[in-house]
Amino acid sequence: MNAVFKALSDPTRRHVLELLRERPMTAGELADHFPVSKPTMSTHFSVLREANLVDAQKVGKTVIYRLKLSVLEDALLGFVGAFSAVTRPATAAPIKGTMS
Amino acid sequence: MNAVFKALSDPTRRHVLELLRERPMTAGELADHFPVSKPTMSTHFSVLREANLVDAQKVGKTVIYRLKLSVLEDALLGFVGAFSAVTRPATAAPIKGTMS
DNA sequence: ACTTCAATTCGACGTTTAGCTAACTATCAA
DNA sequence: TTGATAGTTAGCTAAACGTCGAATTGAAGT
Repeated sequence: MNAVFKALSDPTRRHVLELLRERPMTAGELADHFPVSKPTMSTHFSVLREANLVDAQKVGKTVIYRLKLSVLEDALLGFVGAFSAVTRPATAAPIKGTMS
Repeated sequence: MNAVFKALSDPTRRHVLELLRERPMTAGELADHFPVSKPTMSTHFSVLREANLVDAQKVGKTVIYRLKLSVLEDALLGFVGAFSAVTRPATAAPIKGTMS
């Protein structure tokens, strides 16, 4: 879970997730939205992969990235949900024991 | 909002917020929960203050920290809420409509 | 005034991170 | 097989971060 928050601490990576919210996209397609080099984007992708926030599928010579929404939700809602009960929509977020 | 995610990217700071969820605490009281020096904790506090996640009130020679829950909620729910509509209870008092 | 206590600020140090270019791997088409 | 294209890896630099001990500020207590 630490990895999720670490991944979310960068604006570029959060923006990538927002783009992926609409539809899966290839690495290059994503990279075109940002004013940084492709290698830089590639390391951002790897951070997102290690946080398990996205799924990478290689198709031909491209890589398709998909958002893993449940992981995002579990982390953020699980965290904020522990603070205010207002926030939990009943079906989700079992209150987890510890986190550190 | 970037400041909020930056602040949340450190486990110590997240833990501070969790302690503050129960009740307001002084800086020293909070610091006693962690195996790091007081100056280190002080910088963590200042990051949380700048993210507007806590409020600091000086009382005598101590400083009382309080969680600002609404800021936490606005940032995290606002973000994750943009991804899945499931997650949004419309910010404040839903007057009539039973959510369904 | 002096001392003590709570907390922050100040330098300094080592680590991590975002960024780059260049080089590499892998896939597909001529 | 050669060339082009998509993406990642390698090696580097500069900035940011977390941590510390020492010094500093501010508010009692003596």
